[in-house]
Amino acid sequence: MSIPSDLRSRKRLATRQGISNVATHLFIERGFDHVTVDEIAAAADVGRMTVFNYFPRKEDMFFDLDEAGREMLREALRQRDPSISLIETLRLLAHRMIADQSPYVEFSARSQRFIETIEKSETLKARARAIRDELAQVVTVALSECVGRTAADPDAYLAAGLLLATWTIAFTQAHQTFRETRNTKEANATFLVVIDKGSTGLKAAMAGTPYS
Amino acid sequence: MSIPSDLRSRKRLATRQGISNVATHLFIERGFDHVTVDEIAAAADVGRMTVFNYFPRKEDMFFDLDEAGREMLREALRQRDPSISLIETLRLLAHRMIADQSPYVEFSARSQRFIETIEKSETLKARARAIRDELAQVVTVALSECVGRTAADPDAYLAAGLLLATWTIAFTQAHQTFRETRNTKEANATFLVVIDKGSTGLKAAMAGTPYS
DNA sequence: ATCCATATATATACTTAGTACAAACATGAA
DNA sequence: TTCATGTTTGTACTAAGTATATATATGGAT
Repeated sequence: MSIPSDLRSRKRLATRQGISNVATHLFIERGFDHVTVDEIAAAADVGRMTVFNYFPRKEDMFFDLDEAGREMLREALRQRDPSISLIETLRLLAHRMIADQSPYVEFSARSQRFIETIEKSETLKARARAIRDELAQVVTVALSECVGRTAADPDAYLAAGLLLATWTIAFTQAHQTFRETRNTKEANATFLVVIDKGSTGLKAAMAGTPYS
Repeated sequence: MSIPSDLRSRKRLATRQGISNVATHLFIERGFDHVTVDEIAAAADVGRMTVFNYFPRKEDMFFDLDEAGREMLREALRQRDPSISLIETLRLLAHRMIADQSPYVEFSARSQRFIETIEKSETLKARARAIRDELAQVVTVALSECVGRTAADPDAYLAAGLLLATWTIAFTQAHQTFRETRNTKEANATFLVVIDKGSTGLKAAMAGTPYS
């Protein structure tokens, strides 16, 4: 997160950010499938190969927060208060993210355009699903570690799967609320209501396991 | 499911099946990404364009049961006994599918190769996720209809999401059991154990809604 | 049987994402 | 200044998928 000192790294980061910004802007403007990599390269004033150098796949320019999100989740679970249950820890994380206006749970006109751009493209939807599955993996491993079990603990799989499903639905519902009301506060409320409802259910569902 | 009478339809079906069989065989043999559409066309003794005529995407040759699976689910929910709860209905469906040796819940050396082929290819994994999401949509709509609510019922979304997550994990766990034991009966048992455990949890999670 | 409308199959030519490789260029340290 | 290394870019390629036109087979008509 800190800005690196040497020129090389700063330039590198600037180039990367430049490409990502230009690309994301074009994708939102005209739709992912109607923008070619050549156009992005031209608009970012960079060679075509430079684009692929930073972003192996076209989709990666759009989902650039990706790895940062996984790391955030891992950190939250690593630094948790052991006296609070895991599902409760993640419920509280959701509340904190809303309070802190985390970009991962933003419900605004801007994020609305972002989501709509995804919905209009099969490729972007596919990548979004892949990211979700990767998150489920991260949560599975993190949960297993938290209770000191092997990484292949079946209960952890189930807990993580149900957790991710809950978050996804909370996210979707909150966006629908925003679409209907154009009101960020209401959307935030919807998000937390679904998270709370889901968490209560999950505690019941995982009763008898260390995750509850 | 019935074989159509006129020659045209029969030929059509035969061509389609031929392409799908040849392609699936090649994919399993050499890996999805190491087989080109040209090779498939040559092996199936048809023109390249004929392949794309039947299967818009390369992946579709591999996932050919796709729509039939959605229809089966819809039917099961449509013809349910209204005195039995929805989650319970689906739990019983799982048990019946295992008893009937449905190809959708097969755990054998053959299905093992099928799954491994998917795991080795990002493209196939992406399509598998898409199919899962489409199933979640089908279940959401079907659940909503069963309790006579609008299609956008938030509880139905949550129930369907949790249900699909449970089934996915049951499927994955059962396959892992098969990989370890090479024993179909044990894998079947694992599948049903996870389904039962998940269903019990889901009933608790959805308590207070019509889906429980 | 012959002929025609329609369905199916295929050829050609194209666009675009992504890869392999090599050459040009910039940076920072000696 | 000079050199090793990191970064950028050009060229050439593969393969999926699309558009369009053409050839061929089918089933029903006379």
